[in-house]
Amino acid sequence: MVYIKSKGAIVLKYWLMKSEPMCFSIDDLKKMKKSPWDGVRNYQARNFMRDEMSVGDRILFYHSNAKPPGVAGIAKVCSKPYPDFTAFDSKEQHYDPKSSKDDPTWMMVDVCFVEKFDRLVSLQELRKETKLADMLLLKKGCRLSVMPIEKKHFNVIETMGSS
DNA sequence: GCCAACGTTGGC
DNA sequence: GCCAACGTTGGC
Repeated sequence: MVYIKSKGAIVLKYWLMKSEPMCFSIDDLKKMKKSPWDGVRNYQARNFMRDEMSVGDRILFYHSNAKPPGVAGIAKVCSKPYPDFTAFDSKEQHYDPKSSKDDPTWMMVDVCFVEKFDRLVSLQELRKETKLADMLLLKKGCRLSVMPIEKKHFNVIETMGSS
């Protein structure tokens, strides 16, 4: 993906990020207002955060491994990428001895709460919506926890979540 | 709890 | 570089 510049301003990009609500939910983010998105240990997902996110980008907050799974609300990127410090701590669940402070393997951004949807937009509903048919999330076997999403798809889902 | 679909690791 | 074994994700 490439930064799209218009009159010198970086145009906002759109993302979908998965979290298990048992660990970290949209309600947790609402309470905290801002949180590091730590624990991502997949290179492709890391690369999106490290190389392609800009402050202000919009995020669909997806609840995975939930009953039902689906999009719960909206967040935004509110920091530049920086090292995921949880990788340095052997007591952390996502500790990774390969990653060092001098040469960090894992990078993350902070995310800020924007809104919780009036209602959860379930994966089942997303699959039924023909406008979303070519979404990356709905592709077979897509396990990416951080992925880009098209603006038009973002808007469709936002509409589904309000009312 | 099951299991398909991945991603990673490590022997060769 | 190949690929089998293993670990993880995440829907169901």
